[in-house]
Amino acid sequence: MPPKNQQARARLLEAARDIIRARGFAATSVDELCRAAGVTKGAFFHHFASKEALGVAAAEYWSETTSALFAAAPYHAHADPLDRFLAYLEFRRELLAGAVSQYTCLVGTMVQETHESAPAIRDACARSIHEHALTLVDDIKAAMAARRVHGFSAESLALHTQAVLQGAFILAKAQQSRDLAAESVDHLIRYVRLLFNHPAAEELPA
Amino acid sequence: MPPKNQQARARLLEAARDIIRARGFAATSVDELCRAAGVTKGAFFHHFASKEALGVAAAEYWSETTSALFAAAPYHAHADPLDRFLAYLEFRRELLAGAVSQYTCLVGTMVQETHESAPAIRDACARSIHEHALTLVDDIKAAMAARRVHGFSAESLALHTQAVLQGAFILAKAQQSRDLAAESVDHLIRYVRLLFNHPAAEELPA
DNA sequence: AGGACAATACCAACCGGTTGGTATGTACGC
DNA sequence: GCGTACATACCAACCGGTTGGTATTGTCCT
Repeated sequence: MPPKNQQARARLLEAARDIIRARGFAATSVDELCRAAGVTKGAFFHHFASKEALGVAAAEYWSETTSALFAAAPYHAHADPLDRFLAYLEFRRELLAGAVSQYTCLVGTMVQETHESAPAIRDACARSIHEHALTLVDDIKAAMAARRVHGFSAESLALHTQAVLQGAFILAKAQQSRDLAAESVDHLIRYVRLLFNHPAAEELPA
Repeated sequence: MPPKNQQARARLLEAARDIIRARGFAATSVDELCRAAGVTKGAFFHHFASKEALGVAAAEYWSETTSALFAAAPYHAHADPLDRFLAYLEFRRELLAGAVSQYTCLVGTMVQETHESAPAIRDACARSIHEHALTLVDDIKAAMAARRVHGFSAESLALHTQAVLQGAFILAKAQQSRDLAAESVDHLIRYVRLLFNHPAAEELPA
């Protein structure tokens, strides 16, 4: 038997991440979560005051784990800010691998369902997206200054990259394939190259 | 031979469009739908074999009503294919008005929740998105030929516009405002202008 | 034209199972 | 011996779906 002490909360959070991404928040029952995590309902409501509280905690857990993933990613190695930004986007495209519900975004899925009915979850999801976008802003600002690009804010471009990714996930779910999602990220990369007059702008694969 | 006087069916479809956009598919109960439509459960299951069948019908109803809206929209008046495409995108940005759940996309919302659990709904949503994107392909193809643009397919750019819009809706839901969504569409318009060397590419507002 | 009658459109009451949530208990480290 | 971490048993409300009906409509026959 797996170690039981202290682990119920973590196992529930992991189960929530996997099951909610596959089936959505409303369609995921507390019983199902408990079954998948191998704990009882008593344990669930010991750690989370309600299903909504679990949703908030799942969004925060998502923020922590994904920000660790991106912090450790290799794209930070580039010296030039624009190269870092482009390498980030290519990293995002490479992340589109395996089953659809393995590479899609928990908070993007949850916020669609809860934006009107569960403000606490919605705000936690909004924070997660916003904070991740913020990690791109310094590099975009530096690239804009270095290449004298203007006409929009660095924040809006950072958020636009997240919009493209979220939209790409919807396309991937609709047609059960990463192909369209990857092509959408390619368009985003082409946009950034055109915007900053990046030399490789004309060399993208079809 | 379509049966006449199907008030209940039409009212249920309209209720489904409004409520599912606000709360999601799984969180919308059959009882709630019936209450909103002013019909009984018997009427519901007379017209739809199951809740899943209602979901499929709602996606098809969405396709019909939105394709009528876009067919009648003024952007078709432009003589140049690229101008038509750009006017379409500006039309989409203008559509971002009123409450969040009034301008977001039913099928984009539904496919997120049902892509694994209800293949029939997922496929109906995928068809809806794909068919709408298809209405843009001829103009994009003509614009690409006229301006000798290559390196990607017209289909992939058409689908990319839908990805950006779907992602913009997620941003709008997360922050309960159209602002970020509109800015994301602005980035998309700027991308298309850069791609086709459109004269106004440098004149976009911040 | 009008009566027979069947199909359609809709309704109220109900069903078994599941839902999120609770009350109460226990095992155990500090 | 007390707080934390769980487990068991249970609940009322609600879930999607079914029942057995009635009112309205369309169609065929004469």
